[in-house]
Amino acid sequence: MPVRNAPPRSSAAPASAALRLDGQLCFALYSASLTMTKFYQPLLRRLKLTYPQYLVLLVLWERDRCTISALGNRLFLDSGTLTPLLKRLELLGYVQRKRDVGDERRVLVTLTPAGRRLHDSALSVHEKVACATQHNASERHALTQQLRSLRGTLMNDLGRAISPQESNRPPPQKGRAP
Amino acid sequence: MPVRNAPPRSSAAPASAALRLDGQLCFALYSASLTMTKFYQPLLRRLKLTYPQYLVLLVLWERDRCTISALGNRLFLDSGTLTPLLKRLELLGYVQRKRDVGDERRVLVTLTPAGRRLHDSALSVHEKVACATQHNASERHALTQQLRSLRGTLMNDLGRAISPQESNRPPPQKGRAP
DNA sequence: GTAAATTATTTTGTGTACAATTGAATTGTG
DNA sequence: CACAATTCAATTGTACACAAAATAATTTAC
Repeated sequence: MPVRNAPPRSSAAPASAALRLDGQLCFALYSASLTMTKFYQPLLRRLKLTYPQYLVLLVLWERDRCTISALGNRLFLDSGTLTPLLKRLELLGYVQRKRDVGDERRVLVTLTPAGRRLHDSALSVHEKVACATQHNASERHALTQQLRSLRGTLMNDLGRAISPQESNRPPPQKGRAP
Repeated sequence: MPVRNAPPRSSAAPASAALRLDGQLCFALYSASLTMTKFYQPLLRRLKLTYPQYLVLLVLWERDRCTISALGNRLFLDSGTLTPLLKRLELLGYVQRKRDVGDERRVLVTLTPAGRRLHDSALSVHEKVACATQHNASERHALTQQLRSLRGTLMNDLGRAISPQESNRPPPQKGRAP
């Protein structure tokens, strides 16, 4: 018996209240995120950047010379996403990719002078977006923290919440098996 | 003069505080949304659904027999996204697509019995996610409303915030030109 | 010291997202 | 009624996003 108080539904069935689209946190999140990306798009177009490329540059402006997996850890993206994205950023002349001489498995990503110069333009993009949200700094900060906390909670549960009988694959193991 | 109080930066430049990744609302939104989608993925896998396909079904469970543009208005997705997605949902046997006999431009999307039957499984997926967020109903509702409000604000500004000298294209016109 | 396990990246394949274009059907206007 | 403008969906092309497999380099075990 999955749900107690589902109202009886006719064949022209209205959904149960729990599944109403406009009440769903997941959809509010999803649609707000896509809208935010769409908002950035025309502002980043002049810099020839996509929104995920802009995020990579945010990381590099904080700490230049990252490996691809370091970028992935910071951005929660995997190498299958980053590898082609970084090739395009390199083609644009904003970063350089070079194998680490000390460990040939790694690829070091470094800003070019052109990539560094984008930083100031990015500041004005950021200001336009911050202004458009019509939040003051503390509202913005509070919402940011709530989202970071939600992300952390979900991430913690990611292997845990899926019980073995519901998944055909073993849950991702971080530690070694004994 | 884009920003007054940017600290002086050396060539091994740390980014200005305003651009720090972890303080950015946009990134908190983006990464939380991707994490949410990843959380749904193993739960939806048993129903053979992707997350955006699940959203389409949420709409249809509320109101069956939608046109593609009606789905797009509800989900903020365009026909270029929905057309192939709906073809896959039809191939799975969850919906039927049929030209409207009264207006041959429209395509009516209807749930099949199999699509209707997914509703109850979706309820249990929803409960697992709601539980995993570790929010009570009012926290979840408050965050949902904040995100809906942010989405609305950004959407309102989407044509407006881009002044003519910053964009090469005319802003999207809703109303007719005089 | 080498085989096995691990780590880092790339590749392949599927499925979104969306801009821009196309094409077909309908509506509005004179 | 004609025909321009609009609407709706599909198509094309680019760029994510990620699972899974492949590849290559390094580390661990023995």
